[in-house]
Amino acid sequence: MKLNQSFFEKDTLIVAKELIGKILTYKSEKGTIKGIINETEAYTEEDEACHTFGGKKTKRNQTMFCKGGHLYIYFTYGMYHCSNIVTEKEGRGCAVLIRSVIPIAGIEIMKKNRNHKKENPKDLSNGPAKVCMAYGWDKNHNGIDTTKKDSQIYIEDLEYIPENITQTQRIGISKAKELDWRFKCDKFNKK
DNA sequence: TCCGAGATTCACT
DNA sequence: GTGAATCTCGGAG
Repeated sequence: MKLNQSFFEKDTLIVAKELIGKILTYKSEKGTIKGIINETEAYTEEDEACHTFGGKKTKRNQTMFCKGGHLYIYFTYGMYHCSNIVTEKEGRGCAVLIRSVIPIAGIEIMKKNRNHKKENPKDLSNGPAKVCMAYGWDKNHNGIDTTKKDSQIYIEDLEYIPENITQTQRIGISKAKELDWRFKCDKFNKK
């Protein structure tokens, strides 16, 4: 089942937690890529580490102010992209960062996108920049509405049940590190 | 196996 | 001009 807009319009922390175990799907020209989301991070306007801290709107972060369910891809460290799903209502600059997915379909495409540097599926997409590389996303995919009927990118619920979600501090940032807004799960049970 | 440094482009100040 | 929600590789232990 494809997730609709109302799923993403809830509180960012709730969405971040509920996204664990959902399937990130991309119907590319090369084929369909699917992965179980197993690590996320929440970012809100009130969060100092967030691009939209204080509700400031810029050219870069304008996608985060869109309606829930939009894809926000941003460029960082001169070489990498990270992917987020916009949450809450239009005008609120909140999003959930996809930190990691477990590949379940289109693994060959993902390997190709990663230049066959890693052959182990577990290493294909276990990091925010790696997820973008494996899916072949860049800033051209920024602002896509994943809840649209004919969207090539969407999130669906294939009823993978997370066994134990752990909530920890975020990493890779310099501000507001003390917030336990990172959700992770290593084991899933198929319903 | 672990840790430190380099890579390298964009947006904001 | 500066620093960023990161990854990878190479060298040391």
